[in-house]
Amino acid sequence: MGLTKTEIFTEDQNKLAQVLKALAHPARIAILQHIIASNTCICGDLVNELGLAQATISQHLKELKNARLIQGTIEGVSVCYCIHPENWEALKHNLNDFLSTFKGSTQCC
Amino acid sequence: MGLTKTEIFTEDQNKLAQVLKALAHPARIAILQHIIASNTCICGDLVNELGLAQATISQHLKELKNARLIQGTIEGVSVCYCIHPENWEALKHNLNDFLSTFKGSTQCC
DNA sequence: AATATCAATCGTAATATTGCAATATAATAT
DNA sequence: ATATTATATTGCAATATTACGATTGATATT
Repeated sequence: MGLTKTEIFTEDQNKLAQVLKALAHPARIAILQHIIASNTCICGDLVNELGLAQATISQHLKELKNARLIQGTIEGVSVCYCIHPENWEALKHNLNDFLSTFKGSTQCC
Repeated sequence: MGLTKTEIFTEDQNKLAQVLKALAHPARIAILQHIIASNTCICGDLVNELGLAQATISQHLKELKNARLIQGTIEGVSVCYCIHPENWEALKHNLNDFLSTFKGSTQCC
């Protein structure tokens, strides 16, 4: 198979998993950190910073865009990326809600 | 290729990506939610709850164990799973630190 | 107009993931 | 001892992901 059975899970579970999948790669974490660190939009110097080919970076950026974690606007010949503020906040809250449902009080196992 | 170039990233980036990968599947999110909801340890009623085969659940549990998000102890004939409290807290803090480095103030793009 | 530059896309190879049936293993019960 | 129950492992097929060279498309620059 190799195909996730999305139909047996809730929409929330599927959505959270999808965003986390976009985050779950060191290159994409590095890209996001880089975008955040240079607090203005970052144009495509990512290829120089990370040790990956231009095609690969472009692909990772696409996935981050699909997950709506970043947005890009064309700036002349290059493209300008930045965090999607609303969706970033939403993820932060969703994740915190999920992780906070566990109250580590009861001793078990 | 198909092989992540871990050597060009920091250890923190690789580790965070790895834990997120373990979280990034709806079945594993559902499993974690189920373990958390029944605040005692949960034994293998997961197979009945989710609509996945026993082998598949077992595999997902293994990945969550590898990521050290859960721990299991043998309880007679069955196994008892629960959240790994320290690592869960650690993930919560790591993720929050990462997500909070973005201060959504400056308008861009 | 010709050329340079930047980023997206296509095509491809290598590897990873997902899911399950079948089988194996381990502990208890009879 | 043997059967039963619960979980793990193996092996496999289908699909997804990662990475990159080559190409394409779009905008500047000359």
